[in-house]
Amino acid sequence: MAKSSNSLQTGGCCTPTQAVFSTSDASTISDDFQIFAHPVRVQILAVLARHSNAVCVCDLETAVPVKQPTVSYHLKMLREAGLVTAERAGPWVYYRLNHEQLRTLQQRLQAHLAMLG
Amino acid sequence: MAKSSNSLQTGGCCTPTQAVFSTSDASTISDDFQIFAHPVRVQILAVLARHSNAVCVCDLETAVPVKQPTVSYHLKMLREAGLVTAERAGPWVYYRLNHEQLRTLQQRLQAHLAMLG
DNA sequence: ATTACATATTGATTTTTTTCGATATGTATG
DNA sequence: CATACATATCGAAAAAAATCAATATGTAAT
Repeated sequence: MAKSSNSLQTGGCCTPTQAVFSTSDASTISDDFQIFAHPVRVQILAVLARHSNAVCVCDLETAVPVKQPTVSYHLKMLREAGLVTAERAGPWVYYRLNHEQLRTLQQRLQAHLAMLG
Repeated sequence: MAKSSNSLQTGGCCTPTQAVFSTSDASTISDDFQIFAHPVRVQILAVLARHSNAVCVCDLETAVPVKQPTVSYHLKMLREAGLVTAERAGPWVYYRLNHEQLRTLQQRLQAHLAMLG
């Protein structure tokens, strides 16, 4: 009897397993998780979530352990992911969560996690 | 009137914002997401989830676009995260999802996502 | 015990991500 | 328009993560 992929066997190896996701699809999924995979981004998102309205960049800077250009770098990533929006008010730029996009992303992540069992 | 962190202001900047998470706590959270932040790990987990029982490493190798040592590297990460368990059967090693740990991790991730709004 | 095979580990390299000084851009004020 | 300040971008460097050839380890069969 040939090896089944559903149980430990004494027979032979291998029964080549087909990928569930293409590498491209898997990358799309991992990119979704990647957004949350850095402590500074986690901190920024948490501050934005706590303050129901917009938060000035200069205020965000005090909440994270990196310098201003690095804050800008992470804010850009979050913007490009659609998770936050920026609006200028005079010399300052205020960021806020994009709740709609956040919900969409949450649903994708939850769907993926649910798919795992 | 001093700038409030809840609205756009013409007054002054800044009202230093307090971090919601310490860097250490934020790192713990980002590490949880980091596990899913690579396409090969996404692919491996998906294969393990699809096959209700254990899957041989040699079968996993056919489902991902990297060489055997790299598969071992990612499997080690997943093992260290407690997401999978390995058991040897003769010359082969069979991996399976640790559903209990997966559920725990899912709950932590969902809690973080829910906290964002 | 020698051979063959499956997987893990090591060590070096490559790739990706993060960081920040320097500088550019935009805005307001005197 | 010169100055001051807030934020973004650039460019180089550092740090972290991923990759794989070579090799080690473990197993089974002859």
